[in-house]
Amino acid sequence: MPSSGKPRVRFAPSPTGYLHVGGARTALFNWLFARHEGGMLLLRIEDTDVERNRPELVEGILEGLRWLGIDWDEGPLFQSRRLPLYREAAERLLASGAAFACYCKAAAYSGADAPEEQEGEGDDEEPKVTRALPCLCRDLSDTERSARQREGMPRAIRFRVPRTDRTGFEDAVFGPRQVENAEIEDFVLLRSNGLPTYQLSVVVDDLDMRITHIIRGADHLSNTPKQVLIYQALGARPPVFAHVPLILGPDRTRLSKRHGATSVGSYAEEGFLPEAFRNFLALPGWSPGDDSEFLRTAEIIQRFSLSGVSRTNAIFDRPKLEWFNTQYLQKLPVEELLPYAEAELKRAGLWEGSRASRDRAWFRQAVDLIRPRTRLLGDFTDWARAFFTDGFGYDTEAREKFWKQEHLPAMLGALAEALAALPEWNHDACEAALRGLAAAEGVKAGLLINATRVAIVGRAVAPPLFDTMVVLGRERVLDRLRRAIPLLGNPPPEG
RNA sequence: GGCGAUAUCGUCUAAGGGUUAGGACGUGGCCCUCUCAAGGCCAAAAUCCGGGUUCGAAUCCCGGUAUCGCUACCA
Repeated sequence: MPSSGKPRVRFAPSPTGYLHVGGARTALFNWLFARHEGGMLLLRIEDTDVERNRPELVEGILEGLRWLGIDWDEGPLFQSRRLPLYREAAERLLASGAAFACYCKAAAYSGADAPEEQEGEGDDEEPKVTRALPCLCRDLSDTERSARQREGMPRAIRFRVPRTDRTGFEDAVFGPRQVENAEIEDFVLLRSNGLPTYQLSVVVDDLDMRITHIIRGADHLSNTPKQVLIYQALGARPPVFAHVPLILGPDRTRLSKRHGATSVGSYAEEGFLPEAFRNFLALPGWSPGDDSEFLRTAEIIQRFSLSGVSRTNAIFDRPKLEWFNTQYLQKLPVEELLPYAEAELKRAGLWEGSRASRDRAWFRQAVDLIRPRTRLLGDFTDWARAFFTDGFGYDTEAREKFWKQEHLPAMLGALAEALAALPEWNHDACEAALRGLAAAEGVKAGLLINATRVAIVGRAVAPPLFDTMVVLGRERVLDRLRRAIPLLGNPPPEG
């Protein structure tokens, strides 16, 4: 089969939950590989498990991918709409003798830590057989088989795994792998309800979609020999496998709801920047080979390679994610940040009618001033609220800490006058006015500065005062000073 | 239980026979300072254990242990 030489990879989530961190990382690696190589990324929805499948979750997964900036070139393709393909493949394997019909009762899975054996306690109530015993249907004679078929017994199709030899493949991350065929059970290809199992559908689709590299979680490593067996039985050459290590929770167990936020959607809501999240997500399990960590997406794409993928599971490191976010919040060109800040303000209802919405240059200036101390996007509407609206309150702790001095009302009144009289409104003029007043009153400038800050933005946590004054503008500063004076020294209202 | 993979500071990782085992997050301290951040400097912090090969092992080999994965008519 002639190939164009350009790799084709796929991300194949099953809609049994939201897009979680692990899946997102797998998707990201596929995407990075495809973009690095100039190849194609396909999106395939593996929805063959009617029991657990929830179609309404598909849109959420796509949304998560879009938020992450992971775009795909083909799909989404749904396995549930390709059922005849799998049946046909199963029939073909049956006909060639590579598979056999199995009439056994389907054994329900009893959970990962179901008791394996009983302790010989003497109770011989129906022993739970959880171990897959070798299936006798494998050796059914033709007459036995047709008898069962005549009876209309439900039938599954199992792969006839060779009893001898070994099956091997080369993993781009884990290296050469060999497994004794005797260790592999006669696994099911087609369930008695006619739906394919993962092992079958994944091979049929990867073949049909001409996938060249299968990049997926290392939890699939152990099952890969089964798939190699299917490829061989179908007369096909397996693609390149590249298994990537798993991301675990802080307790070293697989990441799950138990660990709090694990869906990428929750990180979007929390106010993480997609690119920061991407940068963070690229690093566990992959390294560019040197010490660089702050890597913009274009650079990650340029440097990504399967040879940089590690073989050890990594623990999800939330503090580092936050660090990445603060880095992006600070280092990105302001212009890139504006759309995010705007969306945030809209979300908080602070955008309409605001100066930010009318005056782009001012908005840029404000965002640039605020961003060094933002950690999440929500900070633009949280502590920085006063930059975008007059409707803000005064932080209780800030009042208690900085509004204690009894002469403050008089001094701030005097400050307002001095500021009003300034011929020009700029950083140095404001500073000179305030420091001059402090000197005249015989108080430390810091006292006035901190009190003024609380008065004009309601918070102790804010950018440097004189920069803040410039951005707010004289009118607002004076209004807010005058508004705050009556409140000074009064205890903050309870509740 | 069986089979497999993996093992470097608390976390993510670099070093792939010779380095004072490097960087980053986090932690502590100092500087800057107008609050809070950011930034700068400094510090504590690791080669899972035991054998072997070698002049020399984090690195190669063997054993143990731990962790994770698979062992489903889940994916």
